[in-house]
Amino acid sequence: MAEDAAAKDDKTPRTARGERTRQALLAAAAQEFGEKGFHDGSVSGITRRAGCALGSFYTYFDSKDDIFRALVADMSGQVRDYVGPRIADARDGIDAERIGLLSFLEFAREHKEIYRIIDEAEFVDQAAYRAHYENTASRMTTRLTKAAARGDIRADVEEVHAWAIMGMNVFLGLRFGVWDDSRSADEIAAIANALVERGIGTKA
Amino acid sequence: MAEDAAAKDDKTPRTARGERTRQALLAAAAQEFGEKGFHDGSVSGITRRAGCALGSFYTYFDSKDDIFRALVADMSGQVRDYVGPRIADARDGIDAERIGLLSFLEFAREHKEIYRIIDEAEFVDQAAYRAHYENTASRMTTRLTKAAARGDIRADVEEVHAWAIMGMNVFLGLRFGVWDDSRSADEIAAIANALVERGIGTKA
DNA sequence: ATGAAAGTTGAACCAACTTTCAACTTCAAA
DNA sequence: TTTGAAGTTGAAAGTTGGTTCAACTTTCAT
Repeated sequence: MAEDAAAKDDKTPRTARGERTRQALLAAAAQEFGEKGFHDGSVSGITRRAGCALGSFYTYFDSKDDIFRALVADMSGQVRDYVGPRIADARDGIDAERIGLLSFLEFAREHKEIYRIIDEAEFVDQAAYRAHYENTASRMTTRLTKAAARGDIRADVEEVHAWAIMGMNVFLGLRFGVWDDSRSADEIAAIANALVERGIGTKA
Repeated sequence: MAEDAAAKDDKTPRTARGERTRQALLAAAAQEFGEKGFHDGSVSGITRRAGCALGSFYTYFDSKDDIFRALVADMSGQVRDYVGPRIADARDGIDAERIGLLSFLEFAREHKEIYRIIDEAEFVDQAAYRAHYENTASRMTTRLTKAAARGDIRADVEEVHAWAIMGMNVFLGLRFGVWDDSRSADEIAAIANALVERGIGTKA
């Protein structure tokens, strides 16, 4: 007895068809919540977009909250996986942050729904919301600290700088990524990076 | 005829008693929405806190949305009125931004509900949400431009810098004001301001 | 003092959603 | 070909909470 509590009513798809439906639901949910937000979005709106019946939704997700949680985790991971590799081939610690913002801007322009989803997590799933930003900030702090060790950046960098830069990035992404993408992402990233560079850079 | 459409069913209190009830409702709404968010907060929760009957709510507000809108405008104004005067007695343009952040941190610590209210406006009343940040950014841009004219700040400051600094402030307020206020506000403001100073300052 | 306007009350109405369920279909292994 | 587990379906049950309304009380100018 005492099968995993999780296994009791496991919603994992067992077949390819099931997996397809689950993915369709997830994609539809990103659209639905991105357009209408969590509360105005409806499960029936999701299944309509996904092209399946209302009941099928509950084959794969326990509730509306459940799919939203899955979505937040998914989007959070997508950003990380998009930005992470690009940062890798930066010239130095400062350049890494420029590329970080640049690629985040690109991502936001491609996935304008990301703000509505992550931001609404503040109300639907606080824990996921905090986790997203705390993870992002902590990755940045690590990056900055290593860069400081290499001498790219002032020695006293810490968490506060990471939150400051992350906040910058988030707001620039909203203003110049989602709301209005008429200016080049490179330009925005360059301006912000200049601010960062002369702030925490060692040279000059 | 054609009385002001607004006058048709004017909800403005005519007596002192009415004004008192309206204020009680507004204060109660700040509490209710601050604690539970817009959707989980209820009109009956508001009237319970305000100590009046459900029906009285509709004497002063058209709907749940309506009082929320009033609240966003109110909070937005409160921040402006708290921060504005303090900035006035800054030594220079850079110091003004330090004081801006410092006083915003203080305000956030006193009114932790502000984030839940302003942030949820993104979903309840987009226009008010954008207005809040666009107004804040535009005030900052004006301030920076004037400081640049005085030579306190690099001549090429523009909107992008304002959004960057505002984003910084908002995230630092969330992390070091609302979520955890164990570090001194002065310290946080000083660290962030050092980042700003060497970024856009003219001296050094 | 008095009556009309302003304010108060809370039960009841109602629309909108989430979630359930029992019948039905698909698919692949035996 | 058979079998049953996995997946699908959509009507309907159940819940929640915003909004209305008609009776009642308070206020205040005359």
